[in-house]
Amino acid sequence: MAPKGKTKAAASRKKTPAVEAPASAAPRLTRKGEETRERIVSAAAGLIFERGVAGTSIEDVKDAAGVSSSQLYHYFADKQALVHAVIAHQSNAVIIAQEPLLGKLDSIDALRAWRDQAVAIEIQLQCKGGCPIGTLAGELAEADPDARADIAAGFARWEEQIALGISAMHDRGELPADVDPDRLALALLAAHQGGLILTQVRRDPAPIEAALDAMIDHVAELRAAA
Amino acid sequence: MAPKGKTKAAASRKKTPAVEAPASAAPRLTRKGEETRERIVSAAAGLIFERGVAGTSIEDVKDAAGVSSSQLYHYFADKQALVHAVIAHQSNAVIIAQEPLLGKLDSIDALRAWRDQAVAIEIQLQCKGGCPIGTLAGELAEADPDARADIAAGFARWEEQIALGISAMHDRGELPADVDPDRLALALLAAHQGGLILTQVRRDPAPIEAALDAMIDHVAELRAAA
DNA sequence: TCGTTTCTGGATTGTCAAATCCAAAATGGG
DNA sequence: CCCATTTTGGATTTGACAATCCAGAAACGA
Repeated sequence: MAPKGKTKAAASRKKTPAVEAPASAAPRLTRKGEETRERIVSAAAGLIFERGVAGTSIEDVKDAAGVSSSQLYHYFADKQALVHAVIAHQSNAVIIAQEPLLGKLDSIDALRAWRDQAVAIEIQLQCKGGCPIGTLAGELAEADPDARADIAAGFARWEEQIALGISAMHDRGELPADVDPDRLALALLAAHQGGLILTQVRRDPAPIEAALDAMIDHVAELRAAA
Repeated sequence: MAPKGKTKAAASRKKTPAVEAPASAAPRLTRKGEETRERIVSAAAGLIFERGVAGTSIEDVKDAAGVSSSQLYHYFADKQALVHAVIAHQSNAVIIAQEPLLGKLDSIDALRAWRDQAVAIEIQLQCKGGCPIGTLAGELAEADPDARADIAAGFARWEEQIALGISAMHDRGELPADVDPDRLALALLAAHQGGLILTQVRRDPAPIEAALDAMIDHVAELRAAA
């Protein structure tokens, strides 16, 4: 009934490659081209964050980035390709936004500070927008298989960062030997995501606070039991 | 255009009204009309579940439900109105799908059974689709304020059902007096949602398992400490 | 039964956004 | 400095899809 932690030795730390390079053809870009491309992706990311993929037209992106049709289609085959670029962009942005805490979640205090940061961000955004990748997930997971895979990769990188700290605690013997650090990290990420969705729809920071507090309390309890 | 009738149920356990009745004008429906309307909503809900709102055209819905344009627009003012009906429909469906467990989560065993059910459902769906309301949240929260409110109401009903069981445990003295049952219920719902999103993008039941297991373990620890 | 309301068929319209195209300007390597 | 390559402008095409309209059939209440 109680499928408790699996004793799956936290062997080597797996490495997820930072998705950024377009695997296919290489239309080498000039410095100027690079800038234009980046401007387009940034504008698209911003608009999509506040209006969703379906709610932002190519024309909106063109206007916001100050580029013409031919420019946009010079850098991206179609809207889908642009969306893929936005996924990669936001996957990086999410990680960066949590620095320098994210990679060092190896104590209860660090986890609490991380929680506080997440809550502060939501309050600053007035609980609007939700998670930059989480919302993309909801919108694209079933509509675009490639996008789903990219988003999964983005989450994997995030999860990995969290697992870094939890594993450190585990290695130090601060957590019971039979708890799986990766699994615990996954649960923390899930609590974060779920809390974020609920605060987004409720426009209220309480859910993410409650979710992260509960999950971190759980980690603290495990630590006390070690 | 003024939906009135606020019933102040100020009892200890707040009651969220089951959103179903169209608040505005009442174009009374015949038995046949009721059936047609229901057929449209069901078809739309199914398509939206597997393809998203943006990925589902009115024509798709017409074909799936076997109705004509005039039928569809006879029952719904526009696509947005249909989507609102789908939100109400799915809010009910989600609750029903978790019966008879959902309202009686007043023990660790009950919580574990609920977790097992959630996992079983995901496996059966091959981890596709995610949460019927959660995905709508991601897609509509920023695009449609009214939809956001409706989705929040759907989540509120869900949360309330969970809180019923947790509060029962609390009232029985099985949980420490200083824990807030509603807050704990919120955390459980968040874990469920977050786990579901990750399960959906990864096409892997592990996240929802890890998230719910961790959160339920937390409840068990609180119970042991009471 | 009759008259009113509700329900249905299906062609049509209008809008908007994605994507294409033809050149023209800038850029950079050799 | 020259030429291939990259970058840009912007009008245009194409297509999809939401929404409307005009009847006409069925159901309902009295």
